[in-house]
Amino acid sequence: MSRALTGGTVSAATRETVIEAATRLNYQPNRAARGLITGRTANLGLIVPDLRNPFFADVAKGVSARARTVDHGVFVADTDEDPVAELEAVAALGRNTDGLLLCSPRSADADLLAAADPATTVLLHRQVPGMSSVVADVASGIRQAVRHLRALGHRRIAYVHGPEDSWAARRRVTALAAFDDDAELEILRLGSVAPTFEGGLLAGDLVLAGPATAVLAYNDLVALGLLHRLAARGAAVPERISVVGFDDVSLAAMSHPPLTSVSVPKDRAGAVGLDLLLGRTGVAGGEMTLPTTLVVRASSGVAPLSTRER
Amino acid sequence: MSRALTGGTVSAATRETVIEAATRLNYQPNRAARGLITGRTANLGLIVPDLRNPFFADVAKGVSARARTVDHGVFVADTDEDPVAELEAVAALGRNTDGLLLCSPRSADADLLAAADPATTVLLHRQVPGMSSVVADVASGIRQAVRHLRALGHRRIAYVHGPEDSWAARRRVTALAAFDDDAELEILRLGSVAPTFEGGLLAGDLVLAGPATAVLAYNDLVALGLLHRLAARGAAVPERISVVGFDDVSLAAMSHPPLTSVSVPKDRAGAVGLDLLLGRTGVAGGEMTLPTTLVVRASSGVAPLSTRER
DNA sequence: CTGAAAGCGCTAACAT
DNA sequence: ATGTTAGCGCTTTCAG
Repeated sequence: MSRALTGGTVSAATRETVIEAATRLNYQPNRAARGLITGRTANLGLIVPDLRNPFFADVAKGVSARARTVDHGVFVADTDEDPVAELEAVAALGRNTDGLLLCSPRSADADLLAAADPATTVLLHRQVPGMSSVVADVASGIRQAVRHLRALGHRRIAYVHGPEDSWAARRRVTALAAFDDDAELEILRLGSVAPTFEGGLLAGDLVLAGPATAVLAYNDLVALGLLHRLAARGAAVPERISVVGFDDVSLAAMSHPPLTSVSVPKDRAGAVGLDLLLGRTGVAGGEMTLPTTLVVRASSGVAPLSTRER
Repeated sequence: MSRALTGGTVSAATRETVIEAATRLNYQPNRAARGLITGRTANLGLIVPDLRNPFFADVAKGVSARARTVDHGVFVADTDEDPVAELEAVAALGRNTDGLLLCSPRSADADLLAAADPATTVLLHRQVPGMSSVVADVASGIRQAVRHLRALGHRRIAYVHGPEDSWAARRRVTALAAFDDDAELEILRLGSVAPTFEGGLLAGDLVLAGPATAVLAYNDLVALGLLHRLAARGAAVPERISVVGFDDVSLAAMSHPPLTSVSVPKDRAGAVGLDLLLGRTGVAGGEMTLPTTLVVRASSGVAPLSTRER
């Protein structure tokens, strides 16, 4: 009898008897059958471009941990950075879950709106008008990073841009524009590179070709590539040039030198997104912004004396 | 009518009509309902100790990619290195899937045997008698690493041991024993450390306290910690001391210097495990071993002259 | 070859 | 408060 276990109106005695029998027989209701009638599966879908990217691994970990506490299963789909696979995954998972957590840096707003049901989808680290989302306060992070560098005496700061089609990358650029009218500062926007270690390698030479004494990288992977290339070219970090990353993935603390980086709450974003999806939060269908913090490590230091204004 | 779509006996004309209507209405069968009657869900479970660990992220990626090609869903559970959570996950996922892919470095053989149904479970990077498994050829990897170092003139090689209770760690030690009667070589087995960057930091000092000119680390994370600590202590790598990692995670190529490491096919293990689970391979219910390869990078070099026998 | 009916395991609504 | 029935969406069996 389902009532005793589900919490219907039964006498205490009956419930006890039933529960006793259930535990003895190790009975567990079949979720599929239950879902068929209740319409809810107690399963969620998480779609990420690349699990190998520590950023998304962290997000997945946050989602998985929170899901366990609310007794939900999580389907994970890795789309391998392929927008087509992404839309397919949305369609496939959307049908068999109660909701979707979607990390989609690249797809167009319209595609997302067309493929995903806004009522049962929460975007992670991405905003699209009309859809729920959880993002980090990128603008604040950028501000903290730039102010940190300015305080260290840097006057020319290079920014290594991420993929043109990435929402996060555009976000960074917008935030950077706040410093356009800062007469003390010159932000040198370098070309866009892949958001990877290899992209950072490439960017290293770009940085050294210019007058910048500090670089702000699109993300930590790029920053790591920068560190690598700068070392190979004999440019001391941070003596000759300071490097600041973004995301604060676990690698940041392991690099040489350890990387100053803007910390974004990756796993928390996953957990909060899940809560939003399950409606356990006040911010109904809304956009949620999580704070960012600059973590100062050894890759940023005072600007070389010669470049500082007297 | 289900027959037309599932492949029953229908006339070509009927099938065409049905399919046309189905596509027009964007009809997709409800998997839960289908599973209720067929007994198969087309869903798999993957259980890992920590998604943040790049090793398991790679495995998950391999599983996810292969699952997509065979049109199966994947439940992912991150147990946060907690054996209790692991057994719970096995119980929870086992019930609602067609099979389980299980990465369980720590749990005891008996616990695994008791919790998981051997008929529907494949162990990844772990062997337990009586259960199907996919592992890497650790012994070969260890041999390649040691021979590489010996060829470079190293005579005293330290080994940084992983967690005592880890199957993989025990595996490494067993493989290392093959060199016990090599008169030319002395393997110095250092104490066991956590399989993390921090563990490697700790091990760095242990290594420097001994006479070894080369270190073989339990895994790449430990090797990275070693690199970090050795640099901090002023020991040049590889001039003063060579470092070799294990697993060849993507970080290995990004370290400074890039890490020589034993490459194990992580994503392939996931894919092969999935095939084994679905019975699409000849090795029925068996144990499968995948090859390992040493990838030589800059962290290993010839032994310091003074230590070499003439 | 096609239509109809049974039933997978469960919960909801309706009786008692 | 408890027993009973219908039916979630599908596949399978059994008739026709």
